[in-house]
Amino acid sequence: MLDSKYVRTNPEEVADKLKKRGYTLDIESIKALEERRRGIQSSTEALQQERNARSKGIGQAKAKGEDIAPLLAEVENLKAQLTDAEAALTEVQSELDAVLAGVPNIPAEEVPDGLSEEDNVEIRRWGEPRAFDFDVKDHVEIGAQLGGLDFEVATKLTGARFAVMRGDIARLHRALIQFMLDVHQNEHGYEEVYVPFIVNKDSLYGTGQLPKFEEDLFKLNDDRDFYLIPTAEVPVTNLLRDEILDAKANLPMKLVCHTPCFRSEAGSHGRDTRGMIRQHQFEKVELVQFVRPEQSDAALDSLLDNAEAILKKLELPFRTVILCGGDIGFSAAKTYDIEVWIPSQAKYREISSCSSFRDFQARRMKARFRNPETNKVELLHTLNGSGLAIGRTLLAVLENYQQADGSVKVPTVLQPYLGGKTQLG
RNA sequence: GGAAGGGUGGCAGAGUGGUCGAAUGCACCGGUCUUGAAAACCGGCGAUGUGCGAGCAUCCGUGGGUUCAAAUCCCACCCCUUCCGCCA
Repeated sequence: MLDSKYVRTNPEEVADKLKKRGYTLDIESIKALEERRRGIQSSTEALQQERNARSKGIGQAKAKGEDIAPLLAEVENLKAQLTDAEAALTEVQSELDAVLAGVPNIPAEEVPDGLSEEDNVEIRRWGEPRAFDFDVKDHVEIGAQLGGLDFEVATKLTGARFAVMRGDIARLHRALIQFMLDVHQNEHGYEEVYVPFIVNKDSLYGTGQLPKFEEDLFKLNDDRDFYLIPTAEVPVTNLLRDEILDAKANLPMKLVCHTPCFRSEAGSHGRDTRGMIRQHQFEKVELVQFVRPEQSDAALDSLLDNAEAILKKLELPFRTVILCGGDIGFSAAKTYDIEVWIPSQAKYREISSCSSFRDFQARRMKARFRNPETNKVELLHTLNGSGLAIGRTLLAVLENYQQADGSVKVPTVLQPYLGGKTQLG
């Protein structure tokens, strides 16, 4: 959420900055609501002040043993007025909150203009896509040939967009998870955390999935309003919801977390229907950082480095793009996508998305710290990024490491996790 | 699932319906002392909203209710602890 004071004192400026996203801020309705709020709030507070003063007077009179009956008569209709005023205030405030809760984050200065994926700007490439001297297969074919990657049986078990892995492929999948967790802990200074895969509405509101994007989520049939997590970002970031870290807290706080992710993919019908690019359930190793505001730009760069490091170690070619205004997510101020080379598509495809949310999520969550210099409470900045999406990494390994005979070499760094195996099949 | 107790400031922990936004301790910030640090002592120190500001308002798990007045009384819900039962 944006700072409401900033939005209502500079609505034109905010609207202008949001244009980069292709978002139109309804300045007029915000101004009108704000004006109503101001009036109702001040009259309500005046009534409250009077009630408080009178009540105090009654208490004092009573303590002195005076007759309070006339005083009671004076306040008779105050109560009804207050009830009405408070109800009106609650209503206008929740209307205003609802409007503000639906306004996306302001893109960072350096975010390029543009309204779609086409306008994202490549900032670097690493590695050289391999030249194959045979016809490349896609991971579905490779998996079928090796045995152990089965989409059809998953359809029987559940439906479309699920996979079953067995044997070496299941083990390779698990190896990727262990490998990434180890690297981020041992080399990048993240602390591992394990969290619930089911969260409540408050958590989803905190990170910005609710109220606007409910259709992307799997909701449990349970009267407690529980949802399956779409990413570890939700539980991990919400660890600090409603918290004030004390002055000596050691920031930045860097956490790494492996979870499954569940996405309804509503609105993606027909897209990436083959293989494991786009599944309802996939594993992901997520990096989350909580930092002091002045550190957040540097933190995003380092988080991006940490994610790229995994691809470098796996020797998978990739490119990194900065998303344009029209393509960044609702809560993000700035996002880099890392795209890995997919031989069967002869394209780079997203494998990680690293974002800075600045204080947008922190404000929704009330995630704060006490600044030791000023001794004042300030909002933290939050960041996160995939480090990496496991299903897509598995896919990339299978395709990039495939051999003419249908076998697949095991990347050097993963061999220890596979009992020393150097190839599958 | 049954029984009992409890949710109060960054933490711990008081609080007969009426100057209680809340004692006290710890932590934190400033200072005195000290070569320096520690200790000791003195002072300060909740959050949010609103206003230039003095201030005013709101907040004691959440939501309702009673009352002129609620941290305090009533109801519902959530969560925690202990005991019993069940259980991976």
